[in-house]
Amino acid sequence: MPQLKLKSIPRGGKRSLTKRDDGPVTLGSVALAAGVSPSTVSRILNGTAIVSELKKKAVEDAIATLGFVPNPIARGLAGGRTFSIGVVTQAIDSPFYGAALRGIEDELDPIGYRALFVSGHWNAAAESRCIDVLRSRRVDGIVVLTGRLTDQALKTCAKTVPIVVTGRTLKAAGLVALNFDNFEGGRLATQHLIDLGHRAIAFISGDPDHPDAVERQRGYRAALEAAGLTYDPRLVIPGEFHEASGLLAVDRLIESRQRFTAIFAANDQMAAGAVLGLHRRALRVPQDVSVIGFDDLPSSLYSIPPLSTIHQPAYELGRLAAATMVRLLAGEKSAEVLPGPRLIARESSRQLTS
Amino acid sequence: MPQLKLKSIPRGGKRSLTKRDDGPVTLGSVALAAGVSPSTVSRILNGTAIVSELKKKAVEDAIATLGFVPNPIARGLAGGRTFSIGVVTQAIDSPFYGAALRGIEDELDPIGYRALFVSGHWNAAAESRCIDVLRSRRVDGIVVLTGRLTDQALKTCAKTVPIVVTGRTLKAAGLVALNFDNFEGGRLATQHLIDLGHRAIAFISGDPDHPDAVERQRGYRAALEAAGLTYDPRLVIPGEFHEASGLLAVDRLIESRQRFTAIFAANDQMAAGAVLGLHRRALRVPQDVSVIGFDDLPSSLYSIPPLSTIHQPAYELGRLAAATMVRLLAGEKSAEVLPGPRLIARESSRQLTS
DNA sequence: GTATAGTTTGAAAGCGCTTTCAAAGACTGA
DNA sequence: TCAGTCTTTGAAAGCGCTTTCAAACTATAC
Repeated sequence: MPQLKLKSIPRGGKRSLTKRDDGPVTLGSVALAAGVSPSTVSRILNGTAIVSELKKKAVEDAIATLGFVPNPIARGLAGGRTFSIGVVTQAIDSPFYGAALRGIEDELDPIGYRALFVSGHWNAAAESRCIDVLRSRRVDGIVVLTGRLTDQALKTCAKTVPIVVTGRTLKAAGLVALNFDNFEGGRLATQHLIDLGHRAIAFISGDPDHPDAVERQRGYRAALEAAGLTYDPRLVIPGEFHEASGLLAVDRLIESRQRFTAIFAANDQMAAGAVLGLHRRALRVPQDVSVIGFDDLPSSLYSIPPLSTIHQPAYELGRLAAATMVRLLAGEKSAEVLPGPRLIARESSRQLTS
Repeated sequence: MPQLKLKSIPRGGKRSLTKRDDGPVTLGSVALAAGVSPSTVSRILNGTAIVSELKKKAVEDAIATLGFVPNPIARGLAGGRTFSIGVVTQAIDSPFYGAALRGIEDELDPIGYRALFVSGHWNAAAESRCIDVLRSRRVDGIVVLTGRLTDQALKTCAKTVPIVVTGRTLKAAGLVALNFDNFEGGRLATQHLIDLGHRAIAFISGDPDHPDAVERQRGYRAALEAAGLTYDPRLVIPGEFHEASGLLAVDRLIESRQRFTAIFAANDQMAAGAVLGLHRRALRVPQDVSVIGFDDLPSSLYSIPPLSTIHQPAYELGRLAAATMVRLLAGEKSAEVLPGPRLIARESSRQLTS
């Protein structure tokens, strides 16, 4: 029957010896091969309109045989969507956020999105620049892992690009915050030590500019008070979330001659430093001092002794943040909730015997 | 008169009070403001041609007052350069490669390039897909951190996009390899143990598919033989570069009833696992067994005891790889060379006393 | 003063895709 | 059968920039 439209299909198949470029396969060549217009191909690709089964089939075949892959750059320019989402992390090599990044990547990869990681270095100005960079790259959305940006800055930003932020609780249009219960985590850690009979529990705090740090400290204090123990500021040593500061904190603690039988460090890295500090003073963990950390870094399972800690689901946090972003982009609302803090009692804490 | 082509130029100039969008400031608006053509602006931006000082000044002023920032997406489409370079890493959250990623980021950031990280998961097929993804994103170049791709695959790939690869020694057009001397590192570690009087030195190897692993093992063997010690395969336990395998290796070693006074683990993570394994068997490090690792992870400085190891300049490696890539893109040749292996003797190894 | 060789500059054609707009068909109901 | 209503489809206009090509000048030389 009338085989209309026998448009001269460029034989893509048995490409002859002529060195004619197979040149990048573009949407245009697919259209040509399938005997439809570029618009139709685009519509099928994006599902932006309904297309007859017949043409759909033809186009899909053409795509398959030509091995066409849409050019994200062109899509970005024309459509405004780049299928990439920006991630503002604080340090690309942070052991804690590393897991979150992997979670993000794992979630995004299968659906064809890419993550563009940039580091804010715990510095509001840098984070701000990061966001500008990401915006200039036309990312479809931005995930901010904690950071120092003010809530207000974030909200303003969310007006122009969807944002998912961790470590906050604010709410706004185009913005969803995912918060881990650091307070409860801090409480749990302290309670664990109290349950083991400890009464003099030192706390190595994190950077006070860091909301997580203050929450964890609040938890520490709450647990103490709930147990009828008085909160003693002299047992609280400021740290900076890295090993060196944990080590230093122990030195200061010991030099201050405060009596203590246990230490709660606001993260595992400081706990590691603290354990080393104790070791240097010939104090054994847990025989002489119990130590508990926070985060449950992968390496904490293999430290000497394996560190008791509060598990923070960094990987899941990443996945959840990414999934939430995707849902945001799709216009779906969702109030996903993170698993709560979980105590992981290992060998760095033990019953007080004395 | 035949008023040909008096295209209605959208008056962008004196935008009145009407809330007409100032819309994204584009190269076009800069041109308009400066009273020159878009081509001229582009030329100034890219330095692709010489432009009179007068216009240059006008354009620069316009750029400044309008706060114009070129759109990388459009640049990518039009010019073929996206100012982003792809990085195939193996695991975004690897403690070792993390430092390298930061190095890459630090090097690229100031010159306006972005890194697009994708994970290959130590799997040639996945790496191959990563490269496709990066190519479809039109990255200007690709940095491959070690990985499992065959040299041939890499060479082929380098024909279409500049590549910098670490952990190899091959050479080809558009491809430069940066290699760290793992052999010498392995030798150094082993020699250190020998110097301390150890004769029975076990080796926990890495994944044999991993070139670094076999080089380190070669170094181990070479040092042994140079010292007149016989290489005993029973003292070589296969590992997989993670803590758990180090732990397991120690178990196997002890159960095999082989006598040994020192362990050289092919990376710090396995060394950490090994130390824990020894600890579990009540063997003290370094009193009973000396242990040395490889990589010098940041956390190794704070392990108990602080781990002796071979320093690998991961951060510098990242910077160098990025710098090399930038130079490659600029058409400059350069044979940068990485600092050599360096022994870091800490507290996990000591003189054999017996 | 004209011809010749350089320079600087702008117009216009894309890059590969999306999206608007209107034309072409396919149905309805009268 | 014909106007009226939907639906499917293609033409064409961009998205913001780069780059080619040729026009318009400016210098230099005869």
